[in-house]
Amino acid sequence: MRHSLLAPLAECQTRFAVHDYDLDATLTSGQAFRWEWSDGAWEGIVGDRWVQLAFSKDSIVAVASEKTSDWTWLADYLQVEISLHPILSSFPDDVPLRAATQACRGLRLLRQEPWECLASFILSSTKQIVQIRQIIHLLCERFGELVPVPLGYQPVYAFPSAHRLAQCSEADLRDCKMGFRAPYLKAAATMVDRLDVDLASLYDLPVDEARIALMAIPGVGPKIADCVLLFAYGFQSAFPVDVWVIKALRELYFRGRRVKIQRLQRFSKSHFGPFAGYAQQYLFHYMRLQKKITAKQ
DNA sequence: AACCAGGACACAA
DNA sequence: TTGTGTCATGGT
Repeated sequence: MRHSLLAPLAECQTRFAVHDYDLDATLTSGQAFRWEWSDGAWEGIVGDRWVQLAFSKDSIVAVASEKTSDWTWLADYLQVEISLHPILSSFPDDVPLRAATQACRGLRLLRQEPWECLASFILSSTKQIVQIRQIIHLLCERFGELVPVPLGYQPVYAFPSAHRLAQCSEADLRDCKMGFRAPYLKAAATMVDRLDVDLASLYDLPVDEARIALMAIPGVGPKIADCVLLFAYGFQSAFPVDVWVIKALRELYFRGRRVKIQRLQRFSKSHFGPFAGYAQQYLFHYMRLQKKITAKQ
C-alpha cells in the first residue's frame, strides 16, 4: 500500500463550513500563484506549511502534513469567516458587475503574507500569470526552505525570505527568468530585510499612508501597491488597475473610449463603494473567463 | 509569427 | 503634469 493513498490522520485534518465559496475561482484568479490542482484537490504552501484543500458542498476540507490543533493561519488565509452577501449587496446594481458576479459567484479575496505578496507582484509586471507562476516556482525551489510534506509527495519549498533574497546576486535572480525585474526584487528584499520598510507595521496605517510606504519600494508603483494592499493587508477599497481592468472599465463603463488610468481610479472610488477591491477582482476574473470562452470558439 | 502579458521608471516636452 | 521608449521573457 502506498502511503499517499492512506487516509490522513484526523489530527492532520480539518473542515471549514463555508457558504458562497468558490475555491477554484479564488485560487485561479491571479491573487496567489503557487496553488496546483492535483488529483481532485488543490495543493499549496501557506507560510511554511504544506496544505491540501478539497472542496465539497458548503465545506472546505484541509489536510496538513503535520498534526495541527490551531488552524487559524489557514482560516485567516482563506477568509472563511467573512460572508459574501454584505459585499455583493453593497455593489452598484449595474449590468457589467451583475454579469461579473454571476459568472464567478463565490470568488473571494485571500489574506496573504505581505512579503510573499509584495515580491510576487514585483515579479508580475507585464507577465502572464502562467509565467509569473514559473518564475516564482524557480525562485522557491532555489532559495526557499524545505517544507514538510506527507510521505510519498515531491519536495516543496517555502517562499524565500527577504533576508535570503537580499543575499542573492542580480544574476542569481535573473536566472529565475525574471529579467528586468531582478534589480527591483533585490532592492525590495534589501529594504524589507533592513526594515527600511516595516511590512508588519503597515496594517495599522491608513490606506493612503500604507500605499505611499509601499510605493517607496523600488519596482512598486500604484498598481502593485494596490495589489499588496488588497491581497495581503485586506484594505478592501484598494483597486488595482491592470491591463485587464482597464479593458473591463473601458468596454463596460466608458463605451470603449480611451480613458486615463487616473480617471479610472477616481471612477472606481466613487462608483464601486467600500468593497471596490472585491468588485475589481470580479471584473478581472470575469474578463479572463470571457477570453478563455471566446478563444475556444 | 506578430502581439501581448495583473508595470515601473527615466526622460522629454 | 502628461506622454513615450525601454526593460526581459515566453505564451498564445
